[in-house]
Amino acid sequence: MTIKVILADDHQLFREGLANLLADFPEIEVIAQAVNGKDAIDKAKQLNPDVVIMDINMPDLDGVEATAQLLKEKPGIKVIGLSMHVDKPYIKGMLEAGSSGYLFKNCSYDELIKAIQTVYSGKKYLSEKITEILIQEYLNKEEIGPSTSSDLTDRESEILKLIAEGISVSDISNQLFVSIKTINTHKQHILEKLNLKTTTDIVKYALKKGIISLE
Amino acid sequence: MTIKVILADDHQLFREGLANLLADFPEIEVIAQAVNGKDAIDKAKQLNPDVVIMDINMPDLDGVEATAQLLKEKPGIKVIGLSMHVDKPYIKGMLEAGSSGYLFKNCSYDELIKAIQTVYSGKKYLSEKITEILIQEYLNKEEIGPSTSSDLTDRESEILKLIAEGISVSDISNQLFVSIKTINTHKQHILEKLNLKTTTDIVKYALKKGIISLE
DNA sequence: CCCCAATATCAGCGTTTTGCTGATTGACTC
DNA sequence: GAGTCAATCAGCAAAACGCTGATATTGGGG
Repeated sequence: MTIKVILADDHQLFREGLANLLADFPEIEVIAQAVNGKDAIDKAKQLNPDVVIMDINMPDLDGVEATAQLLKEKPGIKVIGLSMHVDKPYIKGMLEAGSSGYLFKNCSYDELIKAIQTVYSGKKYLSEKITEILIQEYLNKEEIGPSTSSDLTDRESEILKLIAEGISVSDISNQLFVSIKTINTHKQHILEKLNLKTTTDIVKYALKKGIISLE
Repeated sequence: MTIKVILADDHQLFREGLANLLADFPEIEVIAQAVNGKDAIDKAKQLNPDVVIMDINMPDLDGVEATAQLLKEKPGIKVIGLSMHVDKPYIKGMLEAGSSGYLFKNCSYDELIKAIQTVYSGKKYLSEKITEILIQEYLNKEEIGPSTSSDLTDRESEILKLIAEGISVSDISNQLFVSIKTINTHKQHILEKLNLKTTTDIVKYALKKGIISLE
């Protein structure tokens, strides 16, 4: 009884490498490879794999959307998300979409095998780092008093996004019908809370967190 | 007689997959793996490989810088650059640094093998796409009249990078021992040439082109 | 019910950065 | 040697930044 796996990643070299690694493990069989989210959905619907290993950053249809659409039609399939960095919004997105696991690309081969086996048995598998992040988030929400939480208010998040998009402070103030001074204060609070120094840092932060994207 | 190869990439899963792929090929032996540019230089100096497969986007020391430093000390080593997307500045940087080849991560296993063998024999190897780009660039340079080229001068590129890294104009002027006014003028020229409007745009441009990276 | 803490709003004031125009010097080209 | 380009600097007004402090509103907990 082998575990049937589909690999979805837009980089052929990565896919081939992974497939080759998994080929050494008789319990796991890679039945197909997909080059983007759309392809992954098509092949999964057709081939009924047990597990789909889904890269997050893919052209055409990203991993989060693909996972959501796939699980809507085939809720029995287990999906493991794979990404390069710690992107909270992506992680949250994948978990909300119903993925059974999440790993980083700098995890080990052994961890990947373990993750596949774990989700196949119906359990969830998260990498160490993700678990830490979830705990952190959980604790932050429970914390009382002057917490060390770096969470922004709704308004601050809104302004963070606008700043990161490159809109000037005065334009933001016009857009939101408040004074320039107000936007400035919010911006300062954002910088403090996130431990940043410059507007440039805000842009990079937003990109890292997936709040905005290039192009 | 095997070809000794060092793999440098910050993602363990990718490295392991690639190593496993190459292990199937008796003529090639992966003698070490490196997790960043610094690591790659250290291991290459120590182990004297024939070929280094160098990812471009790495923490600590990126592939371009690592290649330049490595080849300064060990000019006999062949370096193959590996990147995800078509980033002209990276490609140019790697070629200037003296790399013997350049591939994309969505190339095939066969192409990688061919590239390793080719550079080992002392020749250059570029993927199809890169070749096309080089031809394109070559043709553009031959164009007469008001060319559409938006190339920056060396000084402008230098300042572009510093700005994108988040260094303030006055700090840059101190760092380069010129007046604030000068940096300002350069910045304006950069904005004009690249058809951008704000500092934020510069950061995004630099990220898109791979001149800087997050984290 | 009142107070506290958090949030969102705005002001003052000095420094820094932008935006725009223009000027000088050196280097390389034709 | 005239022309172009790169790199350097200046002036000046408008905008943005950095820091401190103030006011209004809201939503619990004592």
